[in-house]
Amino acid sequence: MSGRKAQAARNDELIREAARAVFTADPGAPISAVAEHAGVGISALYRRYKSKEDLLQKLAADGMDRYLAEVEAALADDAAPWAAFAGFMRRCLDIGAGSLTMRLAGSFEVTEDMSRKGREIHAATQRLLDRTKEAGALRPEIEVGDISVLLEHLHTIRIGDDERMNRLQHRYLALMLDALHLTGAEELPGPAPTWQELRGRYDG
Amino acid sequence: MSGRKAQAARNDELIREAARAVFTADPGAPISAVAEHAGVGISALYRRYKSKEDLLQKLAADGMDRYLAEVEAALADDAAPWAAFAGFMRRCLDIGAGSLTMRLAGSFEVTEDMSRKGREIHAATQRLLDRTKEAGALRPEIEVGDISVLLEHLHTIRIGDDERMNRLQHRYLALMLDALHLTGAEELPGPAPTWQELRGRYDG
DNA sequence: TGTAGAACGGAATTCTTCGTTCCGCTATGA
DNA sequence: TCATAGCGGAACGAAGAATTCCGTTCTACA
Repeated sequence: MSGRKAQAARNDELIREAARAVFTADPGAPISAVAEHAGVGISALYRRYKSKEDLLQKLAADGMDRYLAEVEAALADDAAPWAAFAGFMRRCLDIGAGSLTMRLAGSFEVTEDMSRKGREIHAATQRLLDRTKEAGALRPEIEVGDISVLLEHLHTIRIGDDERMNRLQHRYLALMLDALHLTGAEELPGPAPTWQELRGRYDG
Repeated sequence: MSGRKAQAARNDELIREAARAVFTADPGAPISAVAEHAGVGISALYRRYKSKEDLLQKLAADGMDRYLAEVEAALADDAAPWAAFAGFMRRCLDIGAGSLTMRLAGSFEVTEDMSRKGREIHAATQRLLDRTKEAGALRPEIEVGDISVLLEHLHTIRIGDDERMNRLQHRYLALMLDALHLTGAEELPGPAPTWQELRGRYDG
């Protein structure tokens, strides 16, 4: 497996990876930054995606798939509810799932397919939360919208190089997990964000 | 108190307030957004500030003053360490203190005066944390850098209108406070962000 | 070995956005 | 009545970004 075909296949991956990294860091980044980060020229990008919007759409759809896969993996692990949930959150942090789509909101047209996937994601996450709550391991007031918001904002922590950044994100996730695990604590102020509120940002 | 002078004085305040809100929401916002949010024209802005950089500098300096005032108020309240600390965090959230300066980092030249204030802020926050830890009310691993990062990121939660946003920010602050108050919990991963790391972002 | 063409790097082009300036207009207060 | 401070917003120019274009390189196959 070598030659131009292999190089191209490798570039496919390189570009997707770079796009994920760059747009997670800065949703408004120029497309040239993606090319640079991937170590390729701009035309390598335009050969694969019709436009920036096209790239963002595919990236967002991909992010939703990754996230859904994680939720389902967590649901499949029915031994220790809390451990499964905590592991799910940590994995989401590492693979950048659960935030990209949201942060990109507004910069591309939402397809019917994505709306459908969004509903699936919501339902699956709901199941995961319910199960964890039933095991008495999660604050009952926590809702799906909370998870979105938390993941999204953990991803916005950007200090130092990639490795340092990841460690810091895990530091604050650990803090949040401690708080989420506290079932006997005082009630939280304000209702959780609703599905409408989160989706509202797509249309704005 | 009416007439042109009064109108101008009112605009002074309107513009400062709008600038704070707009740049807290988006540090890269155009200056026209500030004018619009304040309900004034662009020239009302340029009559008061020489340039965008000038406005940002004054805003950042003002933000540092507000923050320092809050820390000192918390230190002055020496009855209940934890309540003082929690109240301090909540007030910072409401007045937008502790994050603006950081988020604006890199978009203007840092004056010697600001550096000095930065050191004061660090020292005062350190005292507040130490005191709260000594009372056994705060995780010992929490450092000044953590507070900066937490406040900064709580401010980036932007959903719904201003009032709704504020409630949600308080919801997640409450969660974080529960975690910070947990003195017996497992150790956090990764060291806290250092002063250098945070300041590093000024130099770009 | 010669050659068609896929894949690419990056300069050139075009479009957008933003900071700043400029030009009347209005209301105040002498 | 008039000079003018204060203002709204269009106009201008620079910076930056998306997209296109062209010359080059490398592969595969004759």
